[in-house]
Amino acid sequence: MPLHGKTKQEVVYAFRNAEIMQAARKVFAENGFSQASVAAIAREAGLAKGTLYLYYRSKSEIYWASLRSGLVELGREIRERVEAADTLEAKIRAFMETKISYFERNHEFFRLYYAESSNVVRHPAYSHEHFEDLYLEQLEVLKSVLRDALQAGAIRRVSVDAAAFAILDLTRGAILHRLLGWSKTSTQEDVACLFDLMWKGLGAQ
Amino acid sequence: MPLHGKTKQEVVYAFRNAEIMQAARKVFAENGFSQASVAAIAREAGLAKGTLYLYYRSKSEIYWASLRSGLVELGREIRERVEAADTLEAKIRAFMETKISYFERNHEFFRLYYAESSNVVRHPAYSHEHFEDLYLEQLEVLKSVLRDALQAGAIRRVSVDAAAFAILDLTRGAILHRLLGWSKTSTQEDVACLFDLMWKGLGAQ
Amino acid sequence: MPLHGKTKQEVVYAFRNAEIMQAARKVFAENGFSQASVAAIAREAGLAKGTLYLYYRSKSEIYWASLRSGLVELGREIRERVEAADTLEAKIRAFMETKISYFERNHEFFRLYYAESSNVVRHPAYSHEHFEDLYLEQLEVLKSVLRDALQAGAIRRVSVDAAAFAILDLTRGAILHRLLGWSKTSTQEDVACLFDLMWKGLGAQ
Amino acid sequence: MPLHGKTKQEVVYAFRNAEIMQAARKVFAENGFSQASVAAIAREAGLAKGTLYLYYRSKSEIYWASLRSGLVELGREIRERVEAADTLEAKIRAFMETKISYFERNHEFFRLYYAESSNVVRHPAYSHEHFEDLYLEQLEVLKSVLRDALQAGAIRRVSVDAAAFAILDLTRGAILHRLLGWSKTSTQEDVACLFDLMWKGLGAQ
DNA sequence: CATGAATGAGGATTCATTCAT
DNA sequence: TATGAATGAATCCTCATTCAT
Repeated sequence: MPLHGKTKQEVVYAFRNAEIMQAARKVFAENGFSQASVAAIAREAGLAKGTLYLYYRSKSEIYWASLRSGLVELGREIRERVEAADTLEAKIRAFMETKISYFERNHEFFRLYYAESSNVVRHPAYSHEHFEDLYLEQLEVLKSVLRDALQAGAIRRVSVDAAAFAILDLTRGAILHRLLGWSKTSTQEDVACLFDLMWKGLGAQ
Repeated sequence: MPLHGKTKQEVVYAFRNAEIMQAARKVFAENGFSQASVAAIAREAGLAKGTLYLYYRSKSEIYWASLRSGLVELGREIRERVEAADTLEAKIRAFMETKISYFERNHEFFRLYYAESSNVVRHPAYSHEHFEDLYLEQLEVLKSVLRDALQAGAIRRVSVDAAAFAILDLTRGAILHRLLGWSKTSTQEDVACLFDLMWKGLGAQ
Repeated sequence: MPLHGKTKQEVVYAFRNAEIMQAARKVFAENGFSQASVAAIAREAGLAKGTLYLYYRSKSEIYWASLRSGLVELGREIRERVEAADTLEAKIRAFMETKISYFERNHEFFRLYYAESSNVVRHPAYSHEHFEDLYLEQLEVLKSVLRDALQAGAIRRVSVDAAAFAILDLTRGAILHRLLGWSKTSTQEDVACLFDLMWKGLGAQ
Repeated sequence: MPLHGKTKQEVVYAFRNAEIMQAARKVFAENGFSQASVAAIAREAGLAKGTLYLYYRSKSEIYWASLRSGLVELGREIRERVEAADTLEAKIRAFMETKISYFERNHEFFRLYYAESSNVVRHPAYSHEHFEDLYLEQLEVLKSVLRDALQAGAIRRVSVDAAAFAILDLTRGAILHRLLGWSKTSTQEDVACLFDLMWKGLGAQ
């Protein structure tokens, strides 16, 4: 008897799927795509190898799904938080904070995400086909805010593209340094410091 | 018959080794560590598989050596150019320019370097053991310049660590965007733009 | 409520079983035993995989049953038609005609039958255990006719066994050539030609 | 130092290859293509699994090569023996004798050959692509003899195709019956009996 | 009875590494 | 020293069979 529009089977399916995604994220994060074995993912998920193939057609498909599922969630958080912020300054700060915070809460996903970003360099076309849409969405949110800031005269005349990339790079760097334990200050302080650098760099008055 | 303090054997050895390094860099850059095969490296170097094992004990060793050899060269260039610059501003600009320029001239090495940077996240200890020294050396050059700038009052009071990392991150981003063809401006313009952002961000007077 | 001595359950069971046999024949014919999958048979039969195991204990059992069911039907046709023929000549002709005609009407079963005949070579004991009785029955019909012909002096003194095997081999060959499209003449002509060859070879007066 | 135009390496290679072919023939004959495992072939050949892949690219390739190598040898024997025979009668007899004799000496190859012949029914195009040439060559030898016999008036007016197929079918049947132990007479007697049947059937005067 | 999700043994293929020549 | 044939461990994926629902 369906509850909340979902049959029991669908609930079980969704649950198993979530387990697989979590296991995949862990194993891929620790070993990278090539070194990760399907057997390890199955073990981590507490399932038999064959079962994984009922949910995904191949190791690759598991990989991309585990990446996308995290990106989708991250994208949603960013959109919500940026929209909720009221000033331009707050929006940019929200973008950085949300991203850093999300990765703080999902270390394994960050490793996965970060590793894949290096594959982008290797096979731009191939890699991008799988989540260019999600990546561009994040980028667009940021560029939209920057364009508004530019029009409002809140920042000096800089290339919106360059500024957006700079923010992404600095954010990623901050997350990485925290993950590696190179940063001894709090997340708040890190964000504050970086934002300050950016904001001054952008020549806000 | 020793020549310049080197026997003929040593010269041949060094030459072969350079060939292997070049081949390894190419193959690893194109395929990543796991997907790269020793056979492909041997083919690229024009040697037999077995011969590689006379020079290196394992695939891993070839990998680390190929990374180090590039890093050593890059480190030397940076040191020379930064030392040659006379003002603080010129030194920081030289750092960024040299790094970007080196990677422009060695695309394949950048891919290798960039991919490995993601492994650092995976196995910090393991990965770092192989080139922490080289990485720290670069970082130290930068921090040293920044410390001088700070003392001279050329920049406002910011964390030297944070500033150094920010410069590294922005530089890496610039190289990446160029490599992916996302940047349509010239290298000079990119450097100028980024340096401007940093310099203003650092509150230089 | 029994009808014609059969309960409704028995009728359903028999119907399902016939569906399975038909599906099995098709799938095994197209793919051979090893390449055929239980899933494909189930799909073809419009049943769930598990259901097949309520009717048969294993893939092998389905296979042998599908072979036997065809052989039984073929055997019955041969017996009837041979008995109905009145002269010795007509009986031998009827044997060849019936067999060729049956396989013309059941291409898939022929493939199955033909493929299995090669397994006989591989595992004579194993394979034969499953339908030696049916095979020998056909052979006996033929040998019986030939023995009568021999006694009546209608054919010259040849080994009955050899003659029977020869007829079987030629018949099978004819079917095969037709199936492969190597024969452009009509079934009737093929039978006539072969029978003629045999009949003359047997030295009928 | 090359001997007989072959280097030592080439001799070793040819020897290893022959071992693989022999092992493959045995394993494929006993198990059929699907049930045969590469591991079993390697074990039988006294080699490691990986070594097989230095000689052949896949299990399929090993299979077709093992079939072809036997067919080539058989074809050569047939051609030589048929050419050596001086009368039409002797030529047809030589064809049958050679084929039966070859398979008597190579039971395993016959199983392989016979099993594959059933695949021809399944995938005519695919299967034939691999040895249609060799098969047609044998057929052509036979048809050529029959055409000569027809022109010389040694046999009555029958379809050369039909007669050739009949001879092939009878020959194959004879081999099969001997292999299965159904024939208690000597090879010579079998050939004599079959030839007699054919010769009379063909209306030779 | 019927289902189909779950299982896990089995098999083809790859490739880093060794070692006899 | 240089070679490359040989090795065999490792891994992805398939599929016959079971069993809880």
